[in-house]
Amino acid sequence: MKSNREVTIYDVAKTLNISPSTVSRGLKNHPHIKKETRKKIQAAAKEMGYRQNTFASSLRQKHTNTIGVVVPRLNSYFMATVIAGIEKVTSENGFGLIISQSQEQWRKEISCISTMFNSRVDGLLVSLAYDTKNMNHFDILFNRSIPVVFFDRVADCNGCLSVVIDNYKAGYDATKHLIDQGCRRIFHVAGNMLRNVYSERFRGYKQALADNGLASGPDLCLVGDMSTSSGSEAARKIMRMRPRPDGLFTSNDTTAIGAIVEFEKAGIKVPGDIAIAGFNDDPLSQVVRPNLTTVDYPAMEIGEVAASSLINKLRNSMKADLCSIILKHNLIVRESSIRHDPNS
Amino acid sequence: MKSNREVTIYDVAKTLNISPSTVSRGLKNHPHIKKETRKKIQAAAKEMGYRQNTFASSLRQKHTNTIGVVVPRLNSYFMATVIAGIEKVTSENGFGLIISQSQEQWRKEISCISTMFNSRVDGLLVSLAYDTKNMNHFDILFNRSIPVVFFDRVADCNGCLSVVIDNYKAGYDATKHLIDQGCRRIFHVAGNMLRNVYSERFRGYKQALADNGLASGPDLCLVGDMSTSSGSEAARKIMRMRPRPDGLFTSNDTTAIGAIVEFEKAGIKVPGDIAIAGFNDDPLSQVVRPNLTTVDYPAMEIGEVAASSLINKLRNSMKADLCSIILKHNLIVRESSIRHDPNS
DNA sequence: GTGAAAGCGCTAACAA
DNA sequence: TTGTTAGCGCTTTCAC
Repeated sequence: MKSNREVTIYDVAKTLNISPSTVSRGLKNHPHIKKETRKKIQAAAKEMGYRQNTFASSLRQKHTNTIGVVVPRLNSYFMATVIAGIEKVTSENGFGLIISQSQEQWRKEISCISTMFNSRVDGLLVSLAYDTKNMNHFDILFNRSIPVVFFDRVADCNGCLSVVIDNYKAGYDATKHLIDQGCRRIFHVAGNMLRNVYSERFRGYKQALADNGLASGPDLCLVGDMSTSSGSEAARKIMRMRPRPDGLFTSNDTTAIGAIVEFEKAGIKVPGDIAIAGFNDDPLSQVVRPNLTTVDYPAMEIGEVAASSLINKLRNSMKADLCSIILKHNLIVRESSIRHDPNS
Repeated sequence: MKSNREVTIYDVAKTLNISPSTVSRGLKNHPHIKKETRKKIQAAAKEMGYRQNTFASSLRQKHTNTIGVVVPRLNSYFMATVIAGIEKVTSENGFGLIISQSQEQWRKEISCISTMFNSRVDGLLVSLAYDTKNMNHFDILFNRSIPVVFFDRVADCNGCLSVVIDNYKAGYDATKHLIDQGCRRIFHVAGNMLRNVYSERFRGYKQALADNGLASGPDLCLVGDMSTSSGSEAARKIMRMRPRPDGLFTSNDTTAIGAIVEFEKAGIKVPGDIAIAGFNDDPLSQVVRPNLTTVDYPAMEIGEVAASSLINKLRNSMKADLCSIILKHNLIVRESSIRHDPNS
């Protein structure tokens, strides 16, 4: 429509025969400007095809209205849903979003954080990579008081906010449910114990066993990479054990499904021979046979809460001082774990 | 470490007793600057904790090194994987990424595009919303020659590049496969015919039937929203039909799975009573029973190719003139469609 | 091979 | 309530 040249506040000012600063204020609904003038300015700006130059504005104001997101991987159902939640909140609040993935690698995470720093994001939402061992790469942010909110895979550090569920209790709940179904020897597949999500679920698992006078121990647990294949590996290990475990709790659904498939191949019945519970409520869990008992992880909400907490921090100039937000989880019981108590 | 103030090229210049312009050039490895001086500049910059201010730079250069992405939804396995591919390529090439979702709505898409325009992305990657009826909202971009690359859900327009698979042929292949398995009455579940992906697959389906002397027609087709429930709806419709169809081709996996579940409830055997093929190779397809025959859609590659084509366009100052890139698809035959030919 | 200087478009302190 | 002015940090033309 218009020409190729950008319209600036100077152009608008000239047309209206007022000063650029008045235009600038009018556009932002600055209360010092007469209502009438504001209306006039906004109408003219629209008419002339003005769009604000965010760079000039960022350069001047020294903030960018941009939030960075660093996640281990984008292509999981859980993470995609979290991001959807984040996007919803940030876009409603006029923030831009820069997203990058650490590919589950500490090294790559370091470079993501530094890229984010260099793009001068106002704040950062982070879920840690699988093998991140220390948090030194966040220092560049902390040194400049750039707020960071962690979610899901979090770490205690420097007064950062964390958005999580109570993984300990969720692990406890899932295990307790298996016990209630009559399981007496429950195997656990965990992820890297460096990550809160896995260590906490593991802790919950052990506590539930202890509270019910059941055995735990290294032979009843396998630390894997949370892939389908670590599920089948666990299944093969379980099938070699005597007495064979009669319950399995895995720290995600993918792993549980890997195990289910492997058991089925070998003719082991789920839940008859072994009851299984996973974690995350991935859509897969409602498709696999038998349907998988799992823990509902409120992904969308986590994204929304993390984003709005960060925005809050930004708006209240970082004086918020809560340190963690815990969302509600929910055990979803499906066929894979329902069976009669053999003792009853 | 350092103080809270940002280090600028002026600071570097002062320390080195040279001019800011030399520093600017030295930092960019400008050939006019002596190698020695360049080394010195870069060392000092690093030492002093300099980071370039991209706003000042963007303001000056009038481009942003940022690419916008507008997709219907983030939280599907397919889309998340595409985005992962995009992110990979853009980050390798030093571009930032701004992502937003149209929630499958034309109205929201319009506002996404305008937001992207206002954030002055250098270029845009787009997959259209379910119900987008015209492309007028892209005119603001075309008017300023901001390049747009469409992928997956594409539209012919204004010499934009499209990255797709041959949906016609893929639809043909899937249908032909069902025919080869002995199906003689094949039902199809399609999406909105406005979208190339659905209309092309439908066209392929019809052609395969025609080429084999089989009937098609409105009673053999249902247009749905590609959700699980449009799958079950289709299944219920099929079960009421006499003679009952013996084959089903759906335009995505979710729908196919909805149908499988419904058939199972009703005691209809898959593939015995009806052979089924889906589309996308969603992870679900390897978990559902029976495993789902589907078309492998190279999501990661689509993302990578779309992103690198856009970057190319940007770098060659938009003089590239190809108009569509077609990636290879692949029929993956699994249990849900394998059966003996009843005529043999 | 290097420097001086202007200006990208906006905002905010200060003045009126 | 509005205007004047300086300057955010960088790039780039022109001059040397």
